[in-house]
Amino acid sequence: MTRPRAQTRIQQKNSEAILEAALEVFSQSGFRGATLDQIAEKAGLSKPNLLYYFPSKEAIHAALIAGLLKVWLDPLRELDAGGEPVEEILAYVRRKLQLSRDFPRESRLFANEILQGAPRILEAITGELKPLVDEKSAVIAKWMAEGRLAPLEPHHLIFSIWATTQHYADFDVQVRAVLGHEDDRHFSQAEEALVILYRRTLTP
Amino acid sequence: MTRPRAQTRIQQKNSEAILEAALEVFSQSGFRGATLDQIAEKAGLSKPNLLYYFPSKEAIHAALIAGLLKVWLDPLRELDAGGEPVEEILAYVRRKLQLSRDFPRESRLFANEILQGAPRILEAITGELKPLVDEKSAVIAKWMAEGRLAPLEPHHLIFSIWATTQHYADFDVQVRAVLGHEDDRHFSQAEEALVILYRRTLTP
DNA sequence: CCTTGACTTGACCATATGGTCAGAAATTCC
DNA sequence: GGAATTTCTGACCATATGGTCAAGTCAAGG
Repeated sequence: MTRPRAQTRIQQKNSEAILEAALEVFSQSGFRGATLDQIAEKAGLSKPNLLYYFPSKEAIHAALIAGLLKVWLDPLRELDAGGEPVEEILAYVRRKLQLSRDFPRESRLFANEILQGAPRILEAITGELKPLVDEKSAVIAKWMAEGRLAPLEPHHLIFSIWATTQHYADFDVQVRAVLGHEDDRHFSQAEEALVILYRRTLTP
Repeated sequence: MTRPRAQTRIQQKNSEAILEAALEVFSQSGFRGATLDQIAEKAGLSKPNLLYYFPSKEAIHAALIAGLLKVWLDPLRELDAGGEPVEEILAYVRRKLQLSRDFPRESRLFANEILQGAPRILEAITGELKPLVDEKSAVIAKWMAEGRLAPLEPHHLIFSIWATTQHYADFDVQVRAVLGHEDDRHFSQAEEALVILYRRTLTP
């Protein structure tokens, strides 16, 4: 009877190192493009040792995706039906942009997955994301019906928020190349622009 | 002296079939994820025969990318400094959305490339895209200075247009899953929503 | 110190993959 | 029809890759 004892410090440390390395590699190359050797090297472990902590490449990827979904949905969950409509939407935009700035690799991991047809997370999307979006869309539609927001199809409004904010993580290379920036200063410019854009669009 | 004679019908037909198949595969799996066997099968050719027409996997990808850039930049080129500002921008939005609807694979090929750090097209971006964006941004800034457009940092305006329109191609799976659509009807809804969004944002 | 169990690794395997090559089949040209 | 040229293919190769395994190392408890 090997009952699972609490994670040892070594387990904790190495699992973290693996997931950190895997995030780096998967987000840059996609699932098929990533190799265990790359991940192992970045994690500072041997390949067999990787496979001591995770049973397969799939499992590493699955662990990352699982941890990702919650973080990715939370900003929308926080949209408060009781708040002031325009400010609630703007706060959501800011939270999403924040994620792009602070967790660009997670954003790209997600983008890679969707781009490739979402084979590993389609059920999570229809099972979790869709209901949440429908719920919040109803809230937004109500605000619009009450005249507290200018009318705009709520689903497409949400899509546009996802698109404009995630763009700064997913297309980071392009954004930097076009702006000619090295640093992250464009994020505050982006926030300013997006806040103006959505305020004008949504103020009744 | 084998001087290159004009392409035969067979060459024409097979090269096209290969590029068509490669577009399908590269756009779905990225460069590293795609395999010559997949491309060969989709093109209805044997792998050695593929390599009779193109010297390497790289070359096939390069041929696709080269053909892509022009199509991708043209809609922005058409932005006319002599036109009516708001309508010019809206026409640009419509053209970009049109591309997402009609050439989603090309959009995803591009997205894959950028996501993975744009190793094969970064120079094209800084060499062609950036100057074009800077030029058109100047036009837009001028319109804003003249009071013919509401002010908004032009580069970020353009980013937002790219993001919102390409989203419908790149994140197609997610869009469909959230909306629950099978068909393409959401494209006309998207156009309506984006036109409203940018009209409100930009009308002085 | 020594046993126990967690941790680590070199060597290895089967398969996939990009690419080559000699020659066969088709096509074109005279 | 037959030579010349283009098109095509089976067999093959070197390397990369996900994964296994037996045996080793190491840390902690007794």
